[in-house]
Amino acid sequence: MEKIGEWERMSLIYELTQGQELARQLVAQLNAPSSSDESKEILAQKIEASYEKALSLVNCNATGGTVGMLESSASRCASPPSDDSDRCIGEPEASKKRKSGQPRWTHRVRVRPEMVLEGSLDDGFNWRKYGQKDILGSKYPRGYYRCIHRSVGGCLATKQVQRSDDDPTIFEITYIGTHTCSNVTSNLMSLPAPVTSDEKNQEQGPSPCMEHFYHNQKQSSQDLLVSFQKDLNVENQHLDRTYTNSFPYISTPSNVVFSMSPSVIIDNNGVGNVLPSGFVSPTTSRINFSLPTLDGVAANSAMSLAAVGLDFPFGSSQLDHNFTFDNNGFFPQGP
DNA sequence: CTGATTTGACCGCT
DNA sequence: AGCGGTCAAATCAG
Repeated sequence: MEKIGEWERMSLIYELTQGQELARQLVAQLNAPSSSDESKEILAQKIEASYEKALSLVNCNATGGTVGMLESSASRCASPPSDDSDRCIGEPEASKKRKSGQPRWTHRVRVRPEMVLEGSLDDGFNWRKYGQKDILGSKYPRGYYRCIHRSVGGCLATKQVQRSDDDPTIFEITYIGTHTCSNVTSNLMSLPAPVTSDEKNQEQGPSPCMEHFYHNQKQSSQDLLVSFQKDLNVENQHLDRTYTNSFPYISTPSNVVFSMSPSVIIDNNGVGNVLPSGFVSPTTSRINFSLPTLDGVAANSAMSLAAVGLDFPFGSSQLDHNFTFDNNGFFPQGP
């Protein structure tokens, strides 16, 4: 769908305007000898993040995202609950069939060694590994994970984690299907619930890209993030390329950078039925956003990454506490 | 002992 | 026919 929806347009304008304002602030600081290098760099990072968001918005649309994506995914993926037999527990027909009709999108995740060791990388869901397979043409095996609530809540969300051949620190995580377990997960507040096509049409909500964008947007106003980015600022000096961004899912004690970097893959083969209950329309206040903590379920994903071939032969004391996490729209909010 | 992971085998799709 | 996704028994870990 080539037409940019109102959501996207407003967001784009907002983001570009914010980038412009930040640029002005940066210029002002550059002219003010009293300002610290640190604050300048923070501003620069914010500007970069702002443009990344804007670019991601454009990319969402360019890849068939947003409105059109919602529609296509609605017709193909999000059948009404009553008709959703393949999402039910013990449904034999769904057992070994490929989920060709499921919404599917890929994130590239740069993980740094200590994040695996510390267990700080997580997307907020509880995953259980159910398989691993060597993939033709890939150096590293692909790990298969399903939502831990599959048996209890009938949640059929799965993800595949594969280490990149080119850059071993990058993992490509493909999410398949949406979580239907929001009401059975005690530690997750606003999980995206399955949305029928009708619901989507009524809500006019964002695509996953948009949803994540607004998550970023909401969080970007948080003071906590500012201080958080200060930490990042220091650590970025040790990194060749780490994108900082306003990301709502911050594991508070550790210095984790979640980002929507330009390298993000938005493999939206019909994505879009993710509509978190915590989503706030741009026409409404951008508050009501809570910072999650990922600690409760972090170890699971850490092991997930370790299981797909990430071996770090050095101690945590030598590790740099930073990594980037490219994400678009699948993450829930924590408690 | 219980729950999670591993791994070989099976099955569907291309 | 080959590949990818899933199952399920075996194994491991807490």
